[in-house]
Amino acid sequence: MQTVLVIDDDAALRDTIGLMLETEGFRPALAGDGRTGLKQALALKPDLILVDLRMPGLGGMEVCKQIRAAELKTPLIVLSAIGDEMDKVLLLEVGADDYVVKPFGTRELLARIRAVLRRTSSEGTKVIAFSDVEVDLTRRVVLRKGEDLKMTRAEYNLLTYFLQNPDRALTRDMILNSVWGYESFPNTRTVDAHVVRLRQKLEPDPVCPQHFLTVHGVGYRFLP
Amino acid sequence: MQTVLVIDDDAALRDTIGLMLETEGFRPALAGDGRTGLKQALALKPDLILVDLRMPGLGGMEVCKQIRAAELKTPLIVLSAIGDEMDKVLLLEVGADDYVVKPFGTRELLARIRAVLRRTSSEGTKVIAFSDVEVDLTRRVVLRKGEDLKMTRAEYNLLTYFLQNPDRALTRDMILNSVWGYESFPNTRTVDAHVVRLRQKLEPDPVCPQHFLTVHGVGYRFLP
DNA sequence: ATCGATTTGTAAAATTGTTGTAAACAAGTA
DNA sequence: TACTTGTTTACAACAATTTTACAAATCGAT
Repeated sequence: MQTVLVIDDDAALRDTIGLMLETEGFRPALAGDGRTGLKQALALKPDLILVDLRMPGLGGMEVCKQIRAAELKTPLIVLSAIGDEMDKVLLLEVGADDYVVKPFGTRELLARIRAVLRRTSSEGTKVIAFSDVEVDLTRRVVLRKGEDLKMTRAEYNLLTYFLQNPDRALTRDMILNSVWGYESFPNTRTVDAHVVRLRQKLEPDPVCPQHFLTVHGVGYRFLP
Repeated sequence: MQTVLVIDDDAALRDTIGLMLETEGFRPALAGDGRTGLKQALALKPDLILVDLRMPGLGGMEVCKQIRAAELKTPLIVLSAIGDEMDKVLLLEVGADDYVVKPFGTRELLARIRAVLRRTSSEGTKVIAFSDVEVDLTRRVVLRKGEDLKMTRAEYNLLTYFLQNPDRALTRDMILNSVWGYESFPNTRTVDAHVVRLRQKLEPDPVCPQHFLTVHGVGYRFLP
């Protein structure tokens, strides 16, 4: 299920969109202002963000900028009122993927959401492979010697994080923050437990890891 | 010095950018159309490429695509006129790292160039080397004649401290405070023990140290 | 009730600070 | 110079501590 974060100071609209998202099979998260929205974006790592352009305090433009500055690639759709002067170039510059002008129908918004999600997910039609393992990021499937391996959510997330940061020493804290987000605080030893399981599923010989290496006193390093 | 390749059919703009780059400490290379630009990109292997979106013949988009097809990871910044319809997603898809809308100030362009260079170079591994030893800071790996040397945490920390303070007499207290921190109070002789271990692992002849020199009555000095 | 995520217990492995001793050094003295 | 002496460093070995691997238990959410 995909999480959509809605950042809008208009409570009524927020709730309407939230409800719509829920009935359409998304998991909505709501924020009433830019600052908390930003926090939630970092904490929840949603699959898409809807952000109002005109908000008291931190505006939509600024939110976009900061999200991009935080190296989050989450697709962004900006909601703007009809009167708002909007520099489309500026919008794109700060990293928005699309924009919708209020007032809009839920049907239209939904279409835009689906379009952006489709576009951004098809961007990475890539399969990453190492030794006898293939990871299909778009299908969210892991194959070992062609066999479909069942991966749990945490395992898969951890795996993709390793894949995206190959050959780098990663501390447990870095891993926790990136894979689990800032809002949950599991034990650092939890990372160990999941690495063990990744090894058991993916290593040729789990006792002598070739890919998921431990960096003693630091954390782990993934070697493709 | 870093080379920046400018591909633009507007000769005046090309020269302006070239001049600006030169005064800012880059080595500019200029190309007037896509095809020669592509050739130069392959020949010069510049550190960054600025390419105009709209050019007669081979367009900027196509240049990006072909550069990526050639497995060059050179960062790309696309220059586009304000009227150009620009699909940002498409731009990213063909491998551009950023884009700047004309007309732009040299200051802005420079900022973008620096930002992209910073981003992409920090992704690349930082390596410090001396004699036959290479220290890869991002992988947290030490190579001797290409061989992977296993270093413990204390050894690695001490080594990087030496690397960061080359050719300086460092007292044991300075070393302890910097490497071990202020909270632990090991014996100053602990430093000696670890220096011995570094020598044994990294010196050509550990008995006659060439790099990790002792400064009698004071401490140690690292000579790259 | 089941599956997955997290925590916890524990054995094994790795690391680290300390210390004993030999060697090296610096300086003074004959 | 040669010898002496007190100090400093090199190195090996050891014991204490830290860290990791793994299994099993617990917790939580459908």
